[in-house]
Amino acid sequence: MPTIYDVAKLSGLSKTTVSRVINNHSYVSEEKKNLVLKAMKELNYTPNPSARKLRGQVTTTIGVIVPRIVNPFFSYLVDSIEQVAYKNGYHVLIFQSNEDKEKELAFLNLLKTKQVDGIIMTSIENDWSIIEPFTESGPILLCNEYVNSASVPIVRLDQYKGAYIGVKHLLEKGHRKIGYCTGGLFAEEGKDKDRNQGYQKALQEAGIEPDPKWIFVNQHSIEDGKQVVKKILSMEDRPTAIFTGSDEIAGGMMIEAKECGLKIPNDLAIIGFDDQPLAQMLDPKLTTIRQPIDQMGIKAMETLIDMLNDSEVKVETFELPIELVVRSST
Amino acid sequence: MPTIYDVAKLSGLSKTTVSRVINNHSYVSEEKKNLVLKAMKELNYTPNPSARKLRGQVTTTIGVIVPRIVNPFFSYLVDSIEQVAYKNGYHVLIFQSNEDKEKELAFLNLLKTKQVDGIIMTSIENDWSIIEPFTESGPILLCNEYVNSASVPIVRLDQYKGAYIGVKHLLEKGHRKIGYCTGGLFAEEGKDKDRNQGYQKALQEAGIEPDPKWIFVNQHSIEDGKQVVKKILSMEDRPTAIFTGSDEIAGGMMIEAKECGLKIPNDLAIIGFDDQPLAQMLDPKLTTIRQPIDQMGIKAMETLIDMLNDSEVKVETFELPIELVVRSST
DNA sequence: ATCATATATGGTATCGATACCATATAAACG
DNA sequence: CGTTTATATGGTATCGATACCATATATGAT
Repeated sequence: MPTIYDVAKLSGLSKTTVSRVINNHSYVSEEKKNLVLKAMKELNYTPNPSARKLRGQVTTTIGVIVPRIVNPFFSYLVDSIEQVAYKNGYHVLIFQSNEDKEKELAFLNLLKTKQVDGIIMTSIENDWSIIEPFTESGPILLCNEYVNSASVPIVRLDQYKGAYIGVKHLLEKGHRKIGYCTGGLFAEEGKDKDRNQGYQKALQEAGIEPDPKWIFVNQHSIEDGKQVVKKILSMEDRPTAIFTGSDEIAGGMMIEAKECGLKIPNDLAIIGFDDQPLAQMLDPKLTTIRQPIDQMGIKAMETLIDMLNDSEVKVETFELPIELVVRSST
Repeated sequence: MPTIYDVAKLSGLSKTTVSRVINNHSYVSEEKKNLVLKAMKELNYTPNPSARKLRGQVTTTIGVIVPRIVNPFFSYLVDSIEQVAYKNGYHVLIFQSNEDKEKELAFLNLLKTKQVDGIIMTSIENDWSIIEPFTESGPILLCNEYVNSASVPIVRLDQYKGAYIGVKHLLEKGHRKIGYCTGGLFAEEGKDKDRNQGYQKALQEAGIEPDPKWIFVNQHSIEDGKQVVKKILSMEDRPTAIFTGSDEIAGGMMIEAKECGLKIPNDLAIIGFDDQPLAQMLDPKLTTIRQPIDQMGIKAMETLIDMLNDSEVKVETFELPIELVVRSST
């Protein structure tokens, strides 16, 4: 592995000059510059990132923390972040927190040790008070998930509205018994809390009191969706429609519902959340809340780059539009 | 950010002794060891990985190259690799090559510069002759995709068998006109080549000559699947069954087929490949070839760890079982 | 008691790159 | 034409950690 010294020797110049060429500094003659470039090419030289990082340089690497990459929502989000990053010369390190506090902290530590220039968090496991100190080591940005107490830029969607328009749609379809599948009902703040409020608000406006027995907490997977349908079927008094927290839960519900001979949407109307590719492959096609994942990723990465270039980016919250996509499951 | 020097100062010992404690070297008294540990804790000290890497230490980081993380096949594969890695104290860096030769090389360069200890490649863009030199810088392992000329361990599935049993199944169902959607038909070697041979072999055994007009090359996405159905519908002489290269193509075909009033499997039988969660959510549920993604990821990471610990791992190919999952689309 | 060996600790060079200071030449100005 | 200013290049300390050598003490063997 050639080093900067080898390049210097081959080109007959000093390490310093070579370094200048690498970093595009001023005051290097065309002639010498070409000599250096030629030598670099000949040796197939790449600067050692560890050495650069150690020296306190930018790493041109940013980290993205996701709970689970197998969740399509997050893989799409990462993808769009990565596209923007690559265009701007940044590498992306993807971390799975697996919803583990320790793992999350391990990753944040990379910021402290200058392994990454900045971090985009798409989920938050630890209390903000624990995460906050890391912002001293480099920019952190929240994307998708958020906390009110956070003192960093946030790129997010209007989750309140998402739930509100979804439930509203069900009400307009004539439903009065509307169930709800959510990730966390008792969240103090953030995504789930806002969704819960949207759900409740829509019902309240229609003069309906949410029925606790139709509210299912901690639902995430396809399997969870199946279980929910089983629970519903075992009830005397059943909901006629369900608003869910993701297309996957909705998909799981559909499988089980059809298995049990329920007709969708007649016996049970279902709304998803995300508008993943899956949504149009289900039968009937899934009515869902479209989250502009791409835009969110793009905005997040662009903002992070701004933060890296100019440390004086305003701490603000960017809220992107969210919309209802009506298909055949409602 | 505290350094090893700060720890040394606080504990009243030398950097050397602190380093010994960090790396669990022999010849450190319990007493001093505790002093150091206490100081490390007090300062919330983490060794700087850049400095360690620069010094030529192990990085306890491995890289995984995937073509696209939004492809569920790869996100599941990465997930299982990551689980094993984390259990063994390794970090995983995920790279998207986006099927770009340059990007792939950029990532392989991280091996040369000792940013990662080893690399798992789940796809290959460049010629092996170009990749081969990188093996001198650290272990590389192929997982999923493969080339015959490769001189490294390979963890793969019997793709030939996968296609063979799929087509065989269609033949048993009485189909004689069997189409084929593949990624790359003209592949010199590797996954697609083997699948193609499996397809042809099954047909040949049944005395059927593959019909070129029913073979669709370069198919990958849901959208591709839709297009294939459109093409089929425009034909005078149509296939009655299609073997596809992924559940997504199959899903896309189903959407369009239903859209056009085709009944599945009666008017058109479809087989997927992968057995993703999606497969059971389609209606009718998708008959598909199950790839043991988890096992493949686990085996790959375990083997890579062996290579890292003991440089004398045999260069061999691990072939994992693949099976047909019959559902309702055939 | 003497010398070899095991245990315990510290000092310094080094990994590869860049920042900063020093210096040399060329151009610009009054 | 002398002096300032822009351009061009090199030398050396430094980032944080570890390897290696040196040294000091404790332990054991003869």
